[in-house]
Formats: sequence, C-alpha cells, structure tokens
Amino acid sequence: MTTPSLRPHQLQILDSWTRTKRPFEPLTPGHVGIYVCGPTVYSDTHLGHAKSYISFDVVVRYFRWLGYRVRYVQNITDVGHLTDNADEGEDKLLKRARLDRVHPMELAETYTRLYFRDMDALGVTRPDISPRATQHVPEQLAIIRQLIQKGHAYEVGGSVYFSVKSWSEYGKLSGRDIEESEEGTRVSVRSDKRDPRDFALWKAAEGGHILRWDTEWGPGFPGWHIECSAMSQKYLGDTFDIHGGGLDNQFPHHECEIAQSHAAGVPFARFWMHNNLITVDGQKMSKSLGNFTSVAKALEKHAPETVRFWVLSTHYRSPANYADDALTAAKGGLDRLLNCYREVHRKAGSEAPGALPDFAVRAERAFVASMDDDFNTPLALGALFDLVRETNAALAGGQLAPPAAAAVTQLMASLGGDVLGVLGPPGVAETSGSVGPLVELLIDLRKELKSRKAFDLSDRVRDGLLAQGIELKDGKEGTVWTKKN
RNA sequence: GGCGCCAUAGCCAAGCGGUUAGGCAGCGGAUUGCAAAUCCGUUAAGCCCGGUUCGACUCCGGGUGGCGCCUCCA
Repeated sequence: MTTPSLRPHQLQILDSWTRTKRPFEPLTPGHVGIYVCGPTVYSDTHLGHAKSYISFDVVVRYFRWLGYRVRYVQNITDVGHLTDNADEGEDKLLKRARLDRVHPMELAETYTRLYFRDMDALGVTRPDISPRATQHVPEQLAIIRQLIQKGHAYEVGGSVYFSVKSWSEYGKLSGRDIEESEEGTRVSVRSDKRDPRDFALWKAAEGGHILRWDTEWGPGFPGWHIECSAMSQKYLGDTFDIHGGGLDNQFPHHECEIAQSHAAGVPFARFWMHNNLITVDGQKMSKSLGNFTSVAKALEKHAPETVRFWVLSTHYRSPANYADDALTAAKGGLDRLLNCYREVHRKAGSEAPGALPDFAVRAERAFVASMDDDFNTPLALGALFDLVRETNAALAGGQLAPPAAAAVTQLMASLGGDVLGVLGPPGVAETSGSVGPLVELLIDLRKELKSRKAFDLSDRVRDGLLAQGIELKDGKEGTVWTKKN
C-alpha cells in the first residue's frame, strides 16, 4: 500500500461525538474510509436527501482533490425499518409493498433506481460500495449472536433486543441521560422488552411476512440499526475514519449503532459528522409531515446545478430553507460564475496553461482554507467569487494573456468542478451538438445585415434563433451564442 | 418537561474582539442600432437588556422569538 502525495492542507472537522472541532488525521496515511447512512428505499427521493448526499459528496470530492484515496460506503436499507415507534410497527418496505401489491424487493429495486437517477442528476458521485441490508443478513446475525454472548442482548419470543442498560455510554452521542428518557411518553406499553428503551436487533416474522430468514430464534428479519454496524465493519474495518448522516438520525439510529458496535467490541468510527436539515417555511421537510418536495419535482423547476449551488451556499451543519427566492438568487450567482468561466476559457483558446496570476493563487489559498475549516462551502464560494471579480477585471483590462487565462480556467474547473461539482468541463456548451457551424453562419450573416443597418432582418435572425433555444449576445468582441435548456 | 441549535442589511449567507465577507435584488456607470446578456462601481447589517473590555456583530449573563431531537425520517 503506497501513501499518495497530498496537497498541503490542515483540515479540521467538527466531530459530533466529542462535540469539538479537531484536526483530521486519517487512520491510514493518505487513505480515508467514510460511511454515510443511505436511504430507506420505500418512496421518492426528496430534497432532504439531496442536502445530505450533496454535502457528503463534496466531503469525498475534497478528500480526493487533496490526494487521498477514499473508500466511500453508503448503505441501501431495504428491510427492517419500522413504521412507528418502539418496535411494534410494521416494516416500512413490507407495508408499502403490501399496499402496492408488489414484491418488497420489486419496490426496493424501483426506489433504489430512482434514488441513483436523482443523485446522478444532481452530480453526486456514486459511492464506491452501496451495500444492501438484505444482502448482509449473515453479517448482522453474527453481531447479534456476539451481543447475546456478551450479555448485551437477549431473546424474547423470537425477537432479540439490545439491552440499553448494559451499555453505560448509551446516550452520549445525542447528549441525553437514559435514566431520564425512561419517563418518555411515547414508549409502547405492550412490548415484550425488558426495558422500554431497549431496541430490536432482530424481529420475529409474523405469519404474512415475505422477507424472512431462519435463525435459532425462528424466522425473522433484522432491526433497523444493525445493518449499518454490520456493513460499515465489513467494508471499512473495525475502525474507520468518518461516519456521516443526517441530524435526524443522530438519535436513535446512530446512538444505537454506536452502542451495538462498541458493545460487540468494535472501536467503530473516529469522527461523526451530521448534516442539518432542509426546512420549508421554517419547518423540517420530512416524509411524515408530508411537506416534502421530491428531487424530481424540484428539478422540473430548477437546473440541477442550481439546486446543488443552493445546497452548497449554506454550511452543511446549518439548516437550509427551501424557497423560490433562495433558488433564484442561487441561479443568479451560478450564472455569474458560469459566465466568467466561459469567458476566461474563450480567452484561453487552445493555449496551454501558463503560470497562475497572483490573484488566482490567493483565491485558491482562500478556497482551501475555507474547505479546511469543516468544509465551509459558503465561504469557499466566496473565494470563488473573488476569483471571478478579479478575472473579469483582468479580462476587461486586457491584462490576461491566453496562457494565464488557460491556467485560471483550469483552476475554476478544479475548484468549482472537481471539488464543488457546480461547473462542468470547460467549453461544453459551445461545442455541443452539430448546430455550431450553422449558427456561426447565421451570426456572420446577421453581422452583415447589421452593418447595412437592416435591423429588422438582423432582429429576425436573433428572434428566430431564440425561438430555437439559441441565444445571441452581442459583445465588444463580436457575437457569442449559448444554448438554453 | 429534558437535551441541543439558531437569531446578521429587502432576500440568501459566512468569518472575525478593532481593518470590505460573498451572492441575489436595488441604485449609478460602461458597452449596445435596439434589446438581452455581460462587466465595473455602490447603498445597506448584526432581536432586546445588562456585563466584561481602551474597543463587541463577535465573549459572558438574562430576556424574547424561531427550529431540531426525545425511539418513522437525510
């Protein structure tokens, strides 16, 4: 195993476990193992997922940009997630499958595909491994047996529960005192659990359950939390660098994961990261509140890059309120970025990149410093806009030679593209499709018409092209065109 | 009720014990046959009350308002 060479950086991450911002040092030099809680695939992907997975996508992209070799694991939960409190509820997937009269795996497959389709659209890099809970039942059972053997779990009527009292650290991650939560009002009365706070590792399957596995306790299916403990351990090892997920999973999901894994003797994650939530009118967007906007629906109104830019213009640990004003502002900002990117690339021509101008070196430094500070993407975008302003000024003043312009283009592609994922490769819009030469011909014709003051005809060319989705813009150095989507 | 988070200009959103955050919108200008687009410049802030300090948007205390979690959720 070779250690990759890294760009200079001093990354600090706010760790939810210790509640402090501390320097990141990977377990293995040059390598990062990260696990992020993936979706339970029983309904449409919504914007909440987008915030979470875009945030962690940028985390992974930044690590890779720094030069780390990353293994990014994100589960697909396709069994075991219960519909209501305690552990008396029906499995979410099974319920939906029953209502839709399809096989649970059909349902899981459908929503898994939709999930990836939506994430692809948002430019989210796919995880290196997307393990399914149903495909890792033996691994889950192994941990459950270990927990029983160590006295941290017990079986009742074909179900196995984790004994919260047997693990003194239970409650540390979410900052709660388990003795006090005992008084909680939402605990189900008719449980066969020894303690109402105990959670299910394994559930006995009732008569109609299709998804079931035979065990020494009879047929059943795994509880919600155990799949993440099993799959992270399998693919990242007993201890790994980062475990991430949404704030709403901090308790109970992550609390339970930690209890299970630690009690089984696994050191588990070294850093815990939690992204904040998306709100609508100041209220959390969630499936249960029914106020969610699916990613597909949001993408009907806004370009994927705009959604991505909007998500990244708020820190991952801050809530983001979904509102048209905010998306419109994001689009404006992104357009400014794109315009500069296009112009500087145009200036560069086919010239090879030369030395980076001083202002660009400064901007890159500011960008890295921002990302190093717990992935502060809003601040990093600020650095990018400083680069835009200086680049525009240099361009306008004729101060930017093609080699320097090429270097700036490369930097923008690197920071705005590779790291943040809001910029594509340079020059794609101009060269895409086969209409280029035709448009160029019309532009040339129109220039001739304009010089003869035949403005009615030249306007017809402009309007006609616009109707075809091609916009002409008259600038100082001639007419340029862009394709609108 | 318990635990935690937040309050910044018309809107979105950061850092920082003293020196411009940034974006959108607005305003002024450049450019243009017109338009659009683009570019440059620019206005504007820190919920309330107290305290610490030479100095607070930034630290401390107390209010007020909003949000999240307390076994469905990214």
